[in-house]
Amino acid sequence: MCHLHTFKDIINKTILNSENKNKALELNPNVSVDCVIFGFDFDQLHCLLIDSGLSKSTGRSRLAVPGDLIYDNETLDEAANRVLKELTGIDNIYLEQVGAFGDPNRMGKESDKEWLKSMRAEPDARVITVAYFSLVKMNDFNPEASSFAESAGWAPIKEIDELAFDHYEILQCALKQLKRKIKIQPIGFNLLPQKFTLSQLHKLYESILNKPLDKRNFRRKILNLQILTPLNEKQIGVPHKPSQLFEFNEENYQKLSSEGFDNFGF
Amino acid sequence: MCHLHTFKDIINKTILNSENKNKALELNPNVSVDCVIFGFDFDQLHCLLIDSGLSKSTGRSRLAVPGDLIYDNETLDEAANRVLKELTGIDNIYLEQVGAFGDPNRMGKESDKEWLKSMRAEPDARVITVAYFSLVKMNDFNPEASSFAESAGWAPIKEIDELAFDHYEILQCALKQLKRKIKIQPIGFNLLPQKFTLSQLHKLYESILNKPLDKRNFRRKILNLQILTPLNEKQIGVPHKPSQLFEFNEENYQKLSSEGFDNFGF
DNA sequence: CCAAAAGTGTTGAAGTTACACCCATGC
DNA sequence: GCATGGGTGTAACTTCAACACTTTTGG
Repeated sequence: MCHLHTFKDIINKTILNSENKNKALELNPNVSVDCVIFGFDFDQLHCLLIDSGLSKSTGRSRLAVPGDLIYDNETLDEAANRVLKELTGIDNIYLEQVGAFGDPNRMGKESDKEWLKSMRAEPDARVITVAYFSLVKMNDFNPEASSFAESAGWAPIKEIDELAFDHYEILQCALKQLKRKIKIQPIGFNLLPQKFTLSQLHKLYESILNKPLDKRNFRRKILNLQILTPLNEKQIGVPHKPSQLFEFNEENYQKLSSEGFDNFGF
Repeated sequence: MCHLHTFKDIINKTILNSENKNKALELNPNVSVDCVIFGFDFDQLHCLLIDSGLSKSTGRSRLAVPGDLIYDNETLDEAANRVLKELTGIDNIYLEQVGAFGDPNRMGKESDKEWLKSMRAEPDARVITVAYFSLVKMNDFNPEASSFAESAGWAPIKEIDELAFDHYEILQCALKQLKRKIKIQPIGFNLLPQKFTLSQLHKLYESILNKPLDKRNFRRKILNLQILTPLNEKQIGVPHKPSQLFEFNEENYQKLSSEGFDNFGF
């Protein structure tokens, strides 16, 4: 799995951040946001997780989805964007709300309580969290090179089987929503670099939908939508026939979606 | 439109309700649930609204979707069910979360503030609301005959153009989700009596999707799903050829959905 | 007998699936 | 020259949309 070893409290970091110092008193103790951040390495779908360090009670490491309590003067979307910006340094990340999770016992595990005590002013408060999923170009955030080198990392979705709090459930809901959405809107482009090949896009769809898709049919469907612009460029340095590169054509997509398109038909 | 005249504070009613007296101190000031309740009268889709009475500042009546702050020891789903039960007296209503709405200014209109002051212990608290939509058989709740005779009523969806707080936006989101969902799961049966005709179901789909559907194609598709049981009964007393009555067949539906059906294809 | 809604089949068009071989490159 | 992934077309099948007339009842 990914390399996540020691614990850094990104929430404290936030509060101490000078820009936010005047907001610190307005943290709402009852509402948080959690962001499931997806990334794609041309092979598998990944999720960005943070590490709480070893739990004293279980001796095991607790991984979680990044999140924070909200400030009373920001919207939920703003709070989610803030969490993303603080962790990855990236603005304008694709973001979509998944829903609210509010089981009173969602933070009830012993190892979770330890963690909460170390990072929350009111660790016993009832917290409802609003979950988001976001899509980032994986190269835009390399945890190894950031200040979160040891507390955040990309984990392949398939290898995640347990998370802190109710985050495993949240991840599954986010994944379900991504699967649904990818079929009716070309949001997958947010996971790829600006220039990409049809094979990369193909693989991305297979990874998200978790099933093989026929190569020729996939290409035909995507190209028929006319939302890809072929570039006068090919892959270089690959040990096989170099592939045509494409760009996502936002203009055509806007035209298409205003005409009422809503289905890729996979 | 529907008949909604005077104001009754269903929230106060809740707090004073003996069963809940011991919970009253645990009302969470920052999180509420709001329920968009849909009903169908065989002609149009309706929504159950409550009336705040006339606003002093605008002189206009403010209609809203029913809702309440949550208790710290209940889940969000439980809170939504509580609101539904208190208003309609019905248990086991079909319920689905729409999402969280948390703009800090969502309760900012003057006329809304008046109302809040009359019903909330902390009228100025930042409140995030979790919206739900629910489907009820319209005959199961007749506001005229209930204790909410004058403060709650069914309004045709098409005639609603303004609501208190951000409830109009919430209604539109709920409606969008209902449209999406009705195409892939037969939840429409929750809006009809146990015995119904294909024409009624047809009209229901047209009302929700807000477009005409071909009669023959509709019947074929629905019948092909084999989730309807034809009864040995017909309509009586109608001034035209009486229609065959059907029941929803839950057993077949379960079988079908476990086999992975997910599309009505409208 | 008239008005009103129920009920019923076919056809052409569109879309979907399944499938196999040659091509360009680096080594 | 060989291994690797890139790129291409067609035929069978399924699904969908469009469309008009006869039937049964109450009044």
